[in-house]
Formats: sequence, structure tokens, C-alpha cells
Amino acid sequence: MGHHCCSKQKVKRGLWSPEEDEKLVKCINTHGHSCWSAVPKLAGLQRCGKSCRLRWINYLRPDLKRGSFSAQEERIIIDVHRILGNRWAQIAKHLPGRTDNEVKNFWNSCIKKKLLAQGLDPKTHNLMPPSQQNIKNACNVNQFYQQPPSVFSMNSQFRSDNNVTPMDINQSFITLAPPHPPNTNIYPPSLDQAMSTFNYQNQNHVWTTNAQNSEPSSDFTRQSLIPISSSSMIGSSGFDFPDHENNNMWDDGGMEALVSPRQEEMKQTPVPQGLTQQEKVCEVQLEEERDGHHQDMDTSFSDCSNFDLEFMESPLMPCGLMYSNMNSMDQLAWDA
DNA sequence: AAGATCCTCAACCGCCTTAGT
DNA sequence: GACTAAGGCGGTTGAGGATCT
Repeated sequence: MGHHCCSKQKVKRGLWSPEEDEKLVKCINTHGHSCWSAVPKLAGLQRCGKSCRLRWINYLRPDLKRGSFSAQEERIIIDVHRILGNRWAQIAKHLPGRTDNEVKNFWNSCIKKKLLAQGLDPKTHNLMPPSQQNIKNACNVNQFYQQPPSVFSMNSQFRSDNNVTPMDINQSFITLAPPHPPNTNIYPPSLDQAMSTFNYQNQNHVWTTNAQNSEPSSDFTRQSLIPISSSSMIGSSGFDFPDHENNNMWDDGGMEALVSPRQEEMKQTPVPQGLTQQEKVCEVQLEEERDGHHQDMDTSFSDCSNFDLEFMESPLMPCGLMYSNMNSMDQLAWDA
């Protein structure tokens, strides 16, 4: 039984022939694809609109990149997956020329196995208990995590405003959720606010976080931003702002694991631009499901002088990027 | 050489969301 | 608000090629 869009007519299924491809390409080049349900008739194809759409998106689109994934692409997939989970379409948006289907297949056939072989849970990216590990080669354990986190695309506005040169892929990157200004409805933060974070990071402050209790640390002065690490091993997940008026922390609602009351609170906050309410709540649910509880680690940055901050474009959640020329794992101390 | 098994990946299925009425 | 059509997405399937025995 086919999809309702094509149940009325007799449709062909299975692999596409070169002749069908040709018809589809010709049709889209002539008429575009504003209405997929009209494409089969226009193209003279015995396919349903959805099938045409899929064929175009996954195979015929001229901007598709062919060939196997590069090491950098693999790195990006792992990093973004750690934050977003199995949201293949979102992950694919960080990989120009790659489709969600391609990323998903690559994950399932390749990356998942590599992670498992290293004793890492592909869902959480955490090291699995020894009893659950199936490590073929102990030398490879945490191979991925000894590499610096990878690169995401930058916000073009930020790039042009700040004369940012093309990124050096050898630089170390750490993903961060964007800071949300406290006591405002503005999200994502303005460039000014992003820059205030930037400035802060260049003050050679020692950063420490204790996300277990999310309490303001006495180490912090009033303009401090506190980066909160998530359950991931390298990736971090947002900022908390000290809210001095109410003597507590203002949470940016980023990637960290949250308990249900927090989830309720999230529902009351404005929906970030580019996110549906459901997506926003999903962000929280996803983390809760993934972690079950807070597994944040204490994090120390010994020296922030080399750090920079930029933003990556993401329709889901425009995440901040912090990068440096340091070898991140040498510089960051992680205390579980 | 041949059958069995594994692996990859294109395509489909079913569900959800959105837009239009 | 209810209904419907269409688009979009993640999970899954299975054909066919590669590898193993």
C-alpha cells in the first residue's frame, strides 16, 4: 500500500532507471519543484511525488557531493550527533552536499561500529561500562576524543562583521550553545551580546564550572558567563548567567540535561527563533532521555586567552563556537 | 567455483507537522 | 476547530555487490 499521495494511480517502485532520472531532471530544470505532487505528471513518470522528491534530493540534485566521507566530515558528524542525536536532517545541514540519508547510512554502517569498537555508547557518546564494552583493539579506545573537536560553518554576518578569515581546519573547536541574555525575550543573542562573551573570554579568566548543582560560584564576578558541560566528553552545552536580582542562575536552556520542572519552565519561555515549540521541548526531552540525570562534569579552562567565539548557523539551534589553537585535550582538564 | 554471509545504500514506509480550506 | 493534502523526517528494508568459507 503506497502513500496516500499516490494511492489513486498506478506507480512504479524500486530503483530508478537512467531514463526516469533524465525525465525528472529535465522536468525540474524546466518547471522547478515547487509542487512535488505535480512533478510526476509534468515529467511523464509513473512515480509518486514523494518518490520524485527523494530521488532528486538524495541523488539528482546538482550540488551533491559524491564519494566517501572525509575524516573532517566524519568528525563533524560525530560532534553534531553528540549534541543533536539522530537528527540526520539537522546534522546534514552542517555538511554541504551531503543528504540526511547519506549521513544516516554512514552513521549506521560505519561510525556506530567504530564507536562501539572503542567502547563508546553511540547514543550518548559516553564510555560504556567495561561489562558492556566490546573493544577489539584497546589501543583505539577514545581515538576520536583525542582529536580536537571539529569545525562548523560560521554565521556569515559574524564573519563579515569581524573580518574572519577562513577557518583553519586544524584549529580546535568546542561547541557551545549560544548565551541567552537574562531577563529578555531576545533569542538568539545579538552580535553585541555574543561579543560580550568574546570579550569575557579574552580576559584570561580561569573558568570553572560545577554544573552538578548549577549554583553560582563564588569565583565569578558579575559579568561572568559560566560554560556548562553536558554529558558529552568534549562538547559543552551552554551558559548560565548569574541573576543577581533574584540571587540565582539564569539558564540559557541549552543542551544540558534538565529535570522535569525545568522542562515545564522551558515551556513558559519564548520559543527561540527558528524553533517550533515542539522542537524546543524536544531539545530538553532529548537530553533527559539521553542522560537520565545530570552527568555534567566539572570543567576547568586553565587559560582562555587564546579563545575566540563565533556562531554557527543552525536552523534548529544556532550554537556558539569557541575555538582556539590549543590542543584542546592538553589544555582542558576534565574531572568526572 | 559456489554457496553463505556480510555490508552498503537507495528507496520505501509510516508518522508528524504545516498550510490551506 | 476539523479535515485534508503535501512536505519532511527518521526508521527500516531489501537488492545487489563484496567477502568469506
